[in-house]
Amino acid sequence: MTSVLVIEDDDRIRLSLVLALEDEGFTAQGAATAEEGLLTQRRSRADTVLVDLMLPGVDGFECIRRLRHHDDVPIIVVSARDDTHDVVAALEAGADDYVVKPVAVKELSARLRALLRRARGAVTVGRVPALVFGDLDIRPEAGEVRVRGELVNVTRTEFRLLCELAEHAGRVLSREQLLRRVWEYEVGDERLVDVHVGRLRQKIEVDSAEPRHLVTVRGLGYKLQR
Amino acid sequence: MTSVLVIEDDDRIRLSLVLALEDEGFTAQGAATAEEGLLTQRRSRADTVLVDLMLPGVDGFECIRRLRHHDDVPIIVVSARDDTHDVVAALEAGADDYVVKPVAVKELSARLRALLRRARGAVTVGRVPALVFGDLDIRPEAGEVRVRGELVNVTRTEFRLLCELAEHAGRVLSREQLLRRVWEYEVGDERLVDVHVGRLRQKIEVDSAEPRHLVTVRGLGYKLQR
DNA sequence: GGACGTGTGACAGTTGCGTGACAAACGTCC
DNA sequence: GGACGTTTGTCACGCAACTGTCACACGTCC
Repeated sequence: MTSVLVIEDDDRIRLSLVLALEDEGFTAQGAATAEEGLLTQRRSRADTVLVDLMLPGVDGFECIRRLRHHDDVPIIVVSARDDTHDVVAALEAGADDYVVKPVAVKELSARLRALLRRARGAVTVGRVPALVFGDLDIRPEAGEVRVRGELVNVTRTEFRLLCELAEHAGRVLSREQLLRRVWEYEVGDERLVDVHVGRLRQKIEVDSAEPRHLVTVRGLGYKLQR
Repeated sequence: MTSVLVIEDDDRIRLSLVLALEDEGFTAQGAATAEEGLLTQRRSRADTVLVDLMLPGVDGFECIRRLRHHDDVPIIVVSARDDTHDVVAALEAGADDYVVKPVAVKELSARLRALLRRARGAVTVGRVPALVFGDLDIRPEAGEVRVRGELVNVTRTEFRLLCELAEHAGRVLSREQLLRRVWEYEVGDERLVDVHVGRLRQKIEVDSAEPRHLVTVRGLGYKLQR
């Protein structure tokens, strides 16, 4: 759930924004002044902040600067004034976007989502981290398996099997579970798993008779040792 | 220096935008249609893209989608239509911001800078500064490929294929992904990819039977070795 | 010892991939 | 507009790798 902090002095507007954003699926809370907003944000970090420019006391520009001082939180200015100077000043103070009141909630919500997508960029780009188990190194996105840095040639089925075990490293997976997850068989000969485990061991274990990674749990199945 | 690509069909507006952005300190170039813009962006990666929504042929929404398909480049829509539905649709298609014409260049410039601040902060990983892989040297902006400094004559399709693989170097791309990204086919014969990979190998590999750059990952696809 | 669970080598059927041949499409030059 | 070379996509063949099955060997537990 994504949270939004609305800093806006007009009670009516603030309340309706909070309610509308909640309808859009955000968690929203309001603050009537810059001071209150800054305090709230410091205590309970919202994921995004909407801020009005015309605030009593500390104004919107200063509010943005102070928010930025602590935090890289995405900020959208919601202002009544449609003036290039204000837009430029707000963006330069550190805001990410500037919309003019009245604004459709759908648009605000879309802008929030676009901004979050960008701000979380690193997350959505989604580098798959390598799965490392001692000298065993599995790189799903590269389709690679390395043992002591040495590239090992595993087949697709072996690779899937290894990934499946790696995803649940340390836990025993039964032959039946593996058959379903790796082969997508609902029923089938469970010995098939044994054969592939054996082949995989020959490739990734130093001594396949004494497996250190891919171990058998008698009567239950196999697991990849953490 | 930050570069901007302006995709806009109206010659007068496009030209004035390009000139104005250059005054603001950007490097700008224009494209009159979505197709031209997409091609330009693929060849010489601009840091940001401005796109009009009302384009002849492939429209702005589709253009955004196709840009996003390849690239995480920041996109600002510059449209004549001030309509919530358009804003929402454009942002959902993958745009980062939406401004309504006529727009002050100062504001556009401030929005570009705000967006770049955000985009660069988040995604520093994704950039590939130079596409050099051992003795293989790809220069997208020059449209040339060199092996050991020697210029190699690759066709357009081969070049695109190579760039696509280079962009995701070290990661396996499936035939399906390549078909979509290089050929923009939604469905098609995946063997087509094989043939082009084969032809490319003959040109860039010392021994095409033992590829050192463009390697096959059996059952998964192809990747360009880092 | 017998039942059970597991490891492994052999084998045949299947699949995936590389490649050469060919024709259509494209671009260029006269 | 026609002739030529280049590029592109389709097809079919054959090899090599992979897969699943089976049988047998071995160890463990009752």
